[in-house]
Amino acid sequence: MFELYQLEQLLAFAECGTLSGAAERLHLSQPALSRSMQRLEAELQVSLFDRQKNKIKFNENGRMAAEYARQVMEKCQDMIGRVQAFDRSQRTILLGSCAPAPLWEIPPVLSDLYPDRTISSEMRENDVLLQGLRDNFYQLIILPYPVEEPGISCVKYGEEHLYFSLPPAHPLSGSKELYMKDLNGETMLLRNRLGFWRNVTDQKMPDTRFLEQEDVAFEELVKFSALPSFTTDVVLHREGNPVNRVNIPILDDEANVTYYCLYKPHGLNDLNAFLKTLPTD
Amino acid sequence: MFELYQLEQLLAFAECGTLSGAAERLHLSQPALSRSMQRLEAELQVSLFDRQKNKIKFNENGRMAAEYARQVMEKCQDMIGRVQAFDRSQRTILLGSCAPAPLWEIPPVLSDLYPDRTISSEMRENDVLLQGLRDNFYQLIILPYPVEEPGISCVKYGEEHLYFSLPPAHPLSGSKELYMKDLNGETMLLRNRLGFWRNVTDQKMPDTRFLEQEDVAFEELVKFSALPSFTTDVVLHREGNPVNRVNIPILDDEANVTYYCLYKPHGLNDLNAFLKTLPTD
DNA sequence: ATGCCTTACGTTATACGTAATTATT
DNA sequence: AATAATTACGTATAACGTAAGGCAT
Repeated sequence: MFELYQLEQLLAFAECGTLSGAAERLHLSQPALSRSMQRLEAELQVSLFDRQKNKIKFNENGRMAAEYARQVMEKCQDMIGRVQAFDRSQRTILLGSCAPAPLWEIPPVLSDLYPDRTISSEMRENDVLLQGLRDNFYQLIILPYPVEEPGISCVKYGEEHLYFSLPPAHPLSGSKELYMKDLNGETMLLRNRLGFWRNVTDQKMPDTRFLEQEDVAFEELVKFSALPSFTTDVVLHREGNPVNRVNIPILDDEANVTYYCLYKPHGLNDLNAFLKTLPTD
Repeated sequence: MFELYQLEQLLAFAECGTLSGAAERLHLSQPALSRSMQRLEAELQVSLFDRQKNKIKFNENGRMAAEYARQVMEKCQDMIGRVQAFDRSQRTILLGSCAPAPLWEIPPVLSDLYPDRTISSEMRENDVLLQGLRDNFYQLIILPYPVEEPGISCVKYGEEHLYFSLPPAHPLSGSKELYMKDLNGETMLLRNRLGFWRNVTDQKMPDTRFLEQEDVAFEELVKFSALPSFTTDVVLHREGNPVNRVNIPILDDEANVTYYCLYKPHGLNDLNAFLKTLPTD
């Protein structure tokens, strides 16, 4: 049987058109390549080149062989990529989430439960997350809605409820509850990296001017500006109630989400220890 | 990059389950195989085996890698087969036929028309012929029925009609025409290597005892025995009418065939010169 | 004990580089 | 002359075999 290095050499020749050029690209001497191709021909029992005294080019067999060589090399590269990805997925847990809150809570739990694994996490669009789970890129994703799909399990993770965070001087600060449209058109402060929440605000409050801020700047501005902003029950529980702010529940359905935890039950990762930590309702 | 011999070794281990067994199958020493697999793991940067002190078996990575290795090797074998077939098809014409008669007539014509090519021919089952044509193993095949298939052309080649060849003393020797069932149950002489005709006789005359004979012996026996046998118009035209025999046409549809010539019009062989020699109806 | 895997070490096979040769532009 | 391919010959890399050691059944 021929060897892969010979197929690589064949492909180098296919691209260069001369043995000397291909040899240079391969960091190989010209005679070595010449002999290697002769061996390949002998191995295949087929001539691959038209040879004149100081000229060499593919014949039809050679062109065909090069095309197959390309496919074989591609398959080998695919093999390397997939086996390595598979190996990684066995020793790491990659968490994808549609929103920031789960990323505050889940990675510490996972690190605790799976101390011998690397825990990584990132925020992405819902559809990217779902496809990534299908492809075994993620081992665990959090979506703001349930998904029924063969091979994928879906359990409730938790809830998050959006509030307006208003300065006491705001005309609506005395409200018991509000709809998002009630503040549409005003200028609001917004954390950046809000995940899917950003889609909700854009959709329900299209006329609002959002001033996006980094986390630290956001907290400072909330403290010292009179601009309305958002908060959630999870944020309030985590960071406490900021001074000089009134938190008013938002009634829109989109502002009150249930997160779902999606994973492949037949994946190699045993996520049961983590799943047991979830609420059972 | 790893090499193909390592994938072969991986597959041998996959089948044997032990390094020593695989090494023996590969005609290789056990330590050599052990190191080779270590190199493969290092190359892939992934562990493929669970190792205990004197036990080794695949881990999940290994099983996956073996599956990909199988696919790669398969693709390489496919490459070899196709390149060799392509090479052959450029310098030879391989004719496959369902019956002997076309093999008497066609090869001389091809040799005449294509003096610089090697003409080979063989007789095979209909389905083998058709698959071989699809795979570019054959450049030209003869079947006893037409085939409509994309990429394959089909033109009428000729006809052949089966006769009973009876000794004058046979009770049915005065018949004008017969059906195959009329002689079912008797003992008959048969040439061997009849191709698809053998299927016809077995199917239509299941109770007949056929004494298969080599060509030479067959002709002798026809001359000197009183056993009925078969002949065809092509045979009669080729060999003349044997003495002391009466030839009676057989009326069954299966006994009167039209041969069709199948080939790939886009193949590299220019078979037009041959096709022009065929009848135009 | 016997079987199986690994490590160590010396050997061999084979792919490689250098040099020489020939032919083409 | 310069470029390109092949052949010849010596070299070096790397896979191999043998030997030795450890562990399990």
